[in-house]
Amino acid sequence: MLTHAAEDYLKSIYKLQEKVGKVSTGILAEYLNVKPASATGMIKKLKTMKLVKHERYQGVTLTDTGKAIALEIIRHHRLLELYLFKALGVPWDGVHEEAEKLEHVISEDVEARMDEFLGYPTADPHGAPIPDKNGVVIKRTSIPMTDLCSGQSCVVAEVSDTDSALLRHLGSFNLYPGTAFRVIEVAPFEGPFTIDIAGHQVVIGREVAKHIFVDDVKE
Amino acid sequence: MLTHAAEDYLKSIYKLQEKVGKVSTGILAEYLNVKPASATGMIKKLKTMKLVKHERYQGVTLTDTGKAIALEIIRHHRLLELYLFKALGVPWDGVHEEAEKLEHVISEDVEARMDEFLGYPTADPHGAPIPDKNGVVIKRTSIPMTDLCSGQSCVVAEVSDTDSALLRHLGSFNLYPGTAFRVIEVAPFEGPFTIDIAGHQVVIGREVAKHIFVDDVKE
DNA sequence: TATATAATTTAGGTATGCCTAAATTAATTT
DNA sequence: AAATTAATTTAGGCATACCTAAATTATATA
Repeated sequence: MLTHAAEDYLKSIYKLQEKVGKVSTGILAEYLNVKPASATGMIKKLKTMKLVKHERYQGVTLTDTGKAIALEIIRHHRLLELYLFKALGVPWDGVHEEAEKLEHVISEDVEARMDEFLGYPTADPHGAPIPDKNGVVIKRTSIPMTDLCSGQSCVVAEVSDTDSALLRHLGSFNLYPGTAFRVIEVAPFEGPFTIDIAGHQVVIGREVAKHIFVDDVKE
Repeated sequence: MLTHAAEDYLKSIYKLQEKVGKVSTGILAEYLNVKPASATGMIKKLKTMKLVKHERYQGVTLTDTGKAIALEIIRHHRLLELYLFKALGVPWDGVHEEAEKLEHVISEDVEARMDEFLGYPTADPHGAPIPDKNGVVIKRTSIPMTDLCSGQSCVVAEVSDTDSALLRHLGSFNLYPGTAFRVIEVAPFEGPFTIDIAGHQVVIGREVAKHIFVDDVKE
């Protein structure tokens, strides 16, 4: 069986692969709040287990086995987040941290029961897709909010789940996945967005907008 | 913060103190499936943290702080067992193992939410008392089933939770906490018990009976 | 009381996973 | 192309928590 640390590495490699493409030792270390030397060590270990491919100075890639494990952990994490949110009423800015600990110890049996309770959901409380039991992920087509122009209408698809202060902030505006809004104005020179949510006018800073992904609503 | 291993030691010391009085290094090691030398090492560590009192060759005792932590972990464990059983339908012979992993990572917040969901219960699915938030445990007055004589009526109060084959066996007879039965016959020479449960006649071996605790029903 | 047995502790070793500092390799600048 | 800078790896160390084997201390028996 894998250690918690090894599982975290696989999960992080998967996520970084999605986000930035090539995963260097340095990027990985930074993401995990660990020194590059420590990442090198774990990468070597994962390589002997045939969970990653790695050539010196060329970055890491997951093998099929490694990817399957990464997706399994991500599934644990996101199902747990949704379960904590829906079944126990944990506020959405707290579920990430909680799930981070539980994802390594939850059994497949308990997970299956939560999945059933939730009605086999496909997205967590932040809108991130939940891989199914076979590791199949539904691809999102969302665009970053920063790509929007004045007048465009859209629906929140996903928000970054790691910063709980940000989540509380978004929650106060009702900016949950599924919420529709329209861009009233985009201030020039990388300025903030003024948007309309259910008749209320709200200003969203550019830094915040970077963490919001939306589905464009045609006409 | 304490390591999982340290928490397990404190919990085990508390349970053994209840069951056998004095807790020797050897008894503790055996209970934790660890060699005595390893127990010595951890005891020393817990002593420097002022969580246990210990004199060489004289056994271990919990300090007030140590006892409070032990009760907190036990509370986590038993609330989790009941939650898994009631909210997710995990069979009672599986909840112990599951809770054993979760008890070290569950937050006070999530625990409080489970507690509320369950209506502030006082016993887990095996009948063991759940300490309250302040570490107060309701003392049981149950007697071992092996103390019963022919003709006595009683109600199951608690059964040992560690052996899942035993629990499946008891479950097949409906021998859950709260179930009433009457002793029809006690076979001589340490023989089995024949009992009546809701009109059905069932034979319970002596070894099994040792793991069942009952409340005597007067009259 | 002396000796044998049992319990406990010490000593030394393993593996994980982190660290810092130094060495190496790659990439960028001039 | 040479030199500087940045990224990565190696080397050596620390803490946890386990192990076995040997030494010590306590207890029971003759």
